[in-house]
Amino acid sequence: MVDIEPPHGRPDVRPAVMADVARLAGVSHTTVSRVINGHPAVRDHTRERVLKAMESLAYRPNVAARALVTGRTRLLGVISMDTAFYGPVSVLTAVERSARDAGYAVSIVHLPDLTARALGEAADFLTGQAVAGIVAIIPHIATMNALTHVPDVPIVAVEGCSGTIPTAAVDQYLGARQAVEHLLALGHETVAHIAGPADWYEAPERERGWRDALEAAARPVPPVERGDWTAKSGYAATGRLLARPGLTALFAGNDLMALGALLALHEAGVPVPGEVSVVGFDDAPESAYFTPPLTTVRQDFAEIGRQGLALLLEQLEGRAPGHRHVSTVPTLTVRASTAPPGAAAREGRRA
Amino acid sequence: MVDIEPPHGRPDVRPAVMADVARLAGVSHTTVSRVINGHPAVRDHTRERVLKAMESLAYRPNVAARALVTGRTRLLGVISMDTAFYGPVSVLTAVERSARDAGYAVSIVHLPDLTARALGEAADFLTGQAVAGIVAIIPHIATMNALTHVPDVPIVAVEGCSGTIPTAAVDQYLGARQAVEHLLALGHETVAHIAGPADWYEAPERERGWRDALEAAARPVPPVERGDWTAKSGYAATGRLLARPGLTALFAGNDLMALGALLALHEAGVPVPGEVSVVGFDDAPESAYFTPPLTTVRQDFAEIGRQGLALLLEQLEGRAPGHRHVSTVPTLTVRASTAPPGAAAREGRRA
DNA sequence: ACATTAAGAGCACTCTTTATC
DNA sequence: TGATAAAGAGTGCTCTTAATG
Repeated sequence: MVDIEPPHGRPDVRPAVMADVARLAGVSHTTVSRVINGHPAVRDHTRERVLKAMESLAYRPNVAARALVTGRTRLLGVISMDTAFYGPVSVLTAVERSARDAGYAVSIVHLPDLTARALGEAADFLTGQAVAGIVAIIPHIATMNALTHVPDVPIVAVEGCSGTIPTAAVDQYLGARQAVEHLLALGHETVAHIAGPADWYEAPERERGWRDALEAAARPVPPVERGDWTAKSGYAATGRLLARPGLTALFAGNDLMALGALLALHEAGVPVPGEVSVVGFDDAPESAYFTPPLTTVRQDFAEIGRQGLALLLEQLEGRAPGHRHVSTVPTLTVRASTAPPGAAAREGRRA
Repeated sequence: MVDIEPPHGRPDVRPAVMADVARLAGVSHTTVSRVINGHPAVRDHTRERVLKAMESLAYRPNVAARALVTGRTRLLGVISMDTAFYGPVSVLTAVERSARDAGYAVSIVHLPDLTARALGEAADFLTGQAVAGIVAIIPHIATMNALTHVPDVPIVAVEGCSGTIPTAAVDQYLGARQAVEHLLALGHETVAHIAGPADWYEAPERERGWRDALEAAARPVPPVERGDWTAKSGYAATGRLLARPGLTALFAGNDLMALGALLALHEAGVPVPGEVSVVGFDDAPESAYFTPPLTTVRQDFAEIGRQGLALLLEQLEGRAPGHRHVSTVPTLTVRASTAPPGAAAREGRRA
């Protein structure tokens, strides 16, 4: 037996390969491969010897070799945006978790900006990595539309929209209606709305829900103020809203803009919910600790992340996707930022 | 010329391989390889023919084949936690961006819990993917220590700590001192502290900074209240703080706990900053829109993300890392939540 | 003839070695 | 001889085909 060793012998740390396992187990590399892939034509006794050999050599299959020969990887791509917003972040986490549970690794790319070019580059990068599929977490309409052109890789959208791509999302319209109906049920004559940017998927949907709820109750529909999802924009929009007469109820497009609204109202000496009620959208964890705690619409981001991944796996495994657009129902969480109109006056112990 | 085609001829979409390029360009596969890898021994004329062929075939090198033969991948692993906290999320984004700029893909794994086992599995998963290196974004001490045992892959920690692993982080101690010194300079006799969980890297550092600042000014050091970074815990801790006499200044371990504190103070009828001043830590984007806008310590998460990646690349490329622990200086951002003690009484127009 | 196992041909590249102008 | 190009072995695995008991 001739063992050629490196002359000044730190132990050879080259990772074990299949041939090493085969040699140690006294079988051919083919048999080792079969054991790894669960092929039935292996005697139990043999399988155990192989398993033991793999164990003792700490053998790990080489993913590159495997990918090369099979032409497939266990790698999924995720395209997300460059924001720390609660929603996309939660979705990403859920997608990654589900993917790994299904035995896939996740390669992530953040878009530097919301252009078709950036999206194209991201998709290119991922296909260059030979990803088996792509999950897009991009609730931006124009950017998302560019995704239609990505070739040869199954794609799903989460928290986004696209006529042609399978999608998992929360029913924004329904959430908005719930928010507005809650306010109307409290007795408010109408509800003002700070909408998100019109080119984001959620914004027009929420706006439509707001409008429909108002019209269904035959209430006046005030003009929309528009923000960009940030607290800053919510603050500014509320300033404009305050210049109008008769504001008693405000539906903000998301929790962050609601936060800005709360500050603007506070600075203007307007008690919430005493004189103005505020509702948000998202139910980020901190929204329960705003001053006052925010009534808001809860979206289950983790759930749509999981659903999106399931949709992708359906495509990857060739199962016919039953329904290509999955939608989740949001729930209204009532907290301290909403009350009947004029509550301040009636209570008489505020301001 | 015999072209064997699939019988009912949708065009063959098999991606082009190097041999196809070589054939089209009329050179050998070796030459194509050289062009791809920037080898000098290729005539300009030849190089151009090859480039043109690659272009017209939309050729993309096969990463698996490449990884197989070179034994290296352009893949980096990131281990993060399962939270939507602003800090880790921002770091992750910056790391990914920097990695991609350096030509690396990023595979991410979120820890389901903060145990050594979960960490081990995550690291295992990543080494199984043959990552070239790992970035750990885990500011949890015990978990992080388990990382020392990961074999054979260069590792760096960002926003974490470890005696043995190269680290990029913000100087927490300094930030805490700045916060407390700001409060003392305003005239507060002492400063209460809501610390983060003791097993997280940042918490003891901030606590130490707080204590040292107080002691350096010969002030009494009140007992610490402890939270878990959430707004909820900040709210609860502030409740306990309010039971003590003489609270005028509060240094919360992070912005979220400060948010909870703000709510607790508001509900207790304590004006901020009129009767109590509050300082946070992190400077998340929304903190500027708390009620009132929060004075806080700004950490440049993106910067430490970039630095962490740079540290990793140094290891990967064999450059001797000059300094293995990189530290960034945070800056105090003063907003409306801090004022001299007794400001409410002096101003006389509040509550 | 059947359940197991082995042999060997790729897979798409890189890189060393050899040939050519 | 030196610049440029080609040949060919090797990378670790899967899978089809052939051999074995």
